[in-house]
Amino acid sequence: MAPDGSHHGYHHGNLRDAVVAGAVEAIGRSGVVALSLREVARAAGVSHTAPAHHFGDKTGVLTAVAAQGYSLLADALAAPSVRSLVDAGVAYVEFAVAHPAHFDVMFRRELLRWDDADLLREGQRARQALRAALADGGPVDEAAAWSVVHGFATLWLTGAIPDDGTDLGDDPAVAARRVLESRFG
Amino acid sequence: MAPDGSHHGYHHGNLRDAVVAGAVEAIGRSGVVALSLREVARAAGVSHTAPAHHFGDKTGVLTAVAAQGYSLLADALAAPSVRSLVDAGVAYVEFAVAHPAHFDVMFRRELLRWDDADLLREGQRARQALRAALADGGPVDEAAAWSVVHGFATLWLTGAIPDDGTDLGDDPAVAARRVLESRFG
DNA sequence: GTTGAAATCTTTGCAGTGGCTAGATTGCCG
DNA sequence: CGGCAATCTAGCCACTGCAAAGATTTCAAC
Repeated sequence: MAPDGSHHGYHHGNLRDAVVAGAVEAIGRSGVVALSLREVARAAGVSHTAPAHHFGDKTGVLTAVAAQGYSLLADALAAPSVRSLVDAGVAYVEFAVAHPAHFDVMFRRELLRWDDADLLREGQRARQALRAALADGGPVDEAAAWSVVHGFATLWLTGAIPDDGTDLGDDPAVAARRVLESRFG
Repeated sequence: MAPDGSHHGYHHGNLRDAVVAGAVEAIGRSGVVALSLREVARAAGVSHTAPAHHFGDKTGVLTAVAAQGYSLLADALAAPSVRSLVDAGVAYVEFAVAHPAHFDVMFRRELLRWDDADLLREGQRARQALRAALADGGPVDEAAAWSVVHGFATLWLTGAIPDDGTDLGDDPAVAARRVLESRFG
């Protein structure tokens, strides 16, 4: 890396972060299906094989994206402002809406490499944070709470919920809180 | 088409259904991301351009799959055995588990052509059936019920719910009924 | 410093893909 | 029987992911 922080020639210096960020951006723009490693490479200013070389293959890149997503989710759920089950649910929805590309990749198991150390670690961290925030009762309550927030986030992201005439406003966090309080308040 | 029902040469006879069925099979085996029209064409015994030619392009094929999915869902929700909100929720989950490829494509908006007549019609039919079955109260209750079943189905399909130690058994319909009755019984 | 090895990134080549254009084959209806 | 539209095919192009081999830089040992 040059003294001014730029990069040129060999040894990009921060190729890993650049590729992950580029992939997240591209996925957010056109979806996972249309993701092209060569396009990401062009945006990052590296050769077209650099991403696959660094992460093994395309699955490796998506695994890194998912691991970063689980890390962000774990942090969001463990924030001090989260003080109740409803708070945790709202935080879950807010995470999904703020990071749709991560959220999409995280739950597409066939695209990920689940023997990856980072993904396993961050995934478990998020799982524990979620369980700690949601588990008031038994496994049924936990499944119910997780299902509501996950389903609400998914339906909101696809545009299914706000578009069908149900008057829930345009703020997903507010709408999610209303929904959660109606059943878990 | 030959008298014995086989097909050869030009004029397959039922290319549309063959392609849709082949696409559903391929998606169920390897996911939407890995779907290849050429692979589907080979399985159907037609030329590699036949699917795209008949449906316009790849999006057209996926749109046909989604339309078929909404049709199946609408039928499932309108079945006479569905007599309560909980029944409808269980039917929703059963549909998702029985037709995972359809379910996946149906809610990936960026892969579909929403100006397609079939998709619009079947989509609205499913939406109305769902609303009729779920709407006991206001929009908040409807969003809550839909979110639970959709989230539960999604999490079950990705393997997130039965794998995390929550003892809900191995039958998604039974587990879904327990979850639904805990909040909507 | 010099040097050798390891880490990092690039170049090249290949099989596979989606979509476009033009062409071949068939059923149909007068 | 003849033409015509519908249906499917063939060939082509740009693009993709990946493997193998090469080029460049860093870095530690001496």
